Amino acid sequence: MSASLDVTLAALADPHRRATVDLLRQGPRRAGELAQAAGLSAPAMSRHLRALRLAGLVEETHPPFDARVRVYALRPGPMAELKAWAEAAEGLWSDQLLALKAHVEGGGG
Amino acid sequence: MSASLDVTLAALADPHRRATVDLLRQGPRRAGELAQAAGLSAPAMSRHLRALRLAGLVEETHPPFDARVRVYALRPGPMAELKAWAEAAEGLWSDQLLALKAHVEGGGG
DNA sequence: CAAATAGTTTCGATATGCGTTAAATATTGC
DNA sequence: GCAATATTTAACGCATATCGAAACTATTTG
Repeated sequence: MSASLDVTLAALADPHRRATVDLLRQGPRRAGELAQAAGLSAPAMSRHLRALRLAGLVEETHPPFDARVRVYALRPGPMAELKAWAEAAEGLWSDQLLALKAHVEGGGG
Repeated sequence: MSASLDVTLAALADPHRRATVDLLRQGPRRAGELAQAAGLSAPAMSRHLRALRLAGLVEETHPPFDARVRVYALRPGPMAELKAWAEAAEGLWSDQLLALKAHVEGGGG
């Protein structure tokens, strides 16, 4: 039972946050760029980015040429865990079908 | 932009639903069994199962020996899509690092 | 130091989700 | 037909998330 997976999924559950993650796949972006690209106000995007950061999905860096700017980039960890979780389900489907057959015919247990 | 992915993620965002999916990995179960195993009341589990079903993550079957019982089993489609989505992020991390470097040093765009 | 810029945090309002209790539906068994 | 079983649906209250607007922090620029 992975608590961090719950955090990851909760963070990705919001469509705007998932869209933001998709945007970040093309490369790191500034907060303002993300807000504009996602059609969100700056505060809204800021809150979403915070949620993603708390979930460990993105990280924030300050570019050296302007410390006001915040650049966000994806972090691999949580996504890898999510992938592994989703992956683990695969390869079980054939077993599932057999088990379903047995369960339905046998009466469960 | 995959709307179905949003539905999948929203469905999996709830800890109880994710736990239910984890339970179903071991094989199909009756609604009552799932409720008991997850420590939820029957109505609560019923609504979670509905959410999972609407997301296409589980399917419902009636065993022939008792039509009152509903057996739930995992469905592969949405999970596969989720896996593919999470997978697509991987293999981009090295590029991400390069892009971050370029972005930070170059001034962005 | 004042003005402008980038972004975040707070505040108030609305909306959505979850759980429990009670009622309803469908089905089984006597 | 009537009581019991398996599960869902409905109604209510509570907690939480989200948004926009306004205020705030930090930093750059003149």
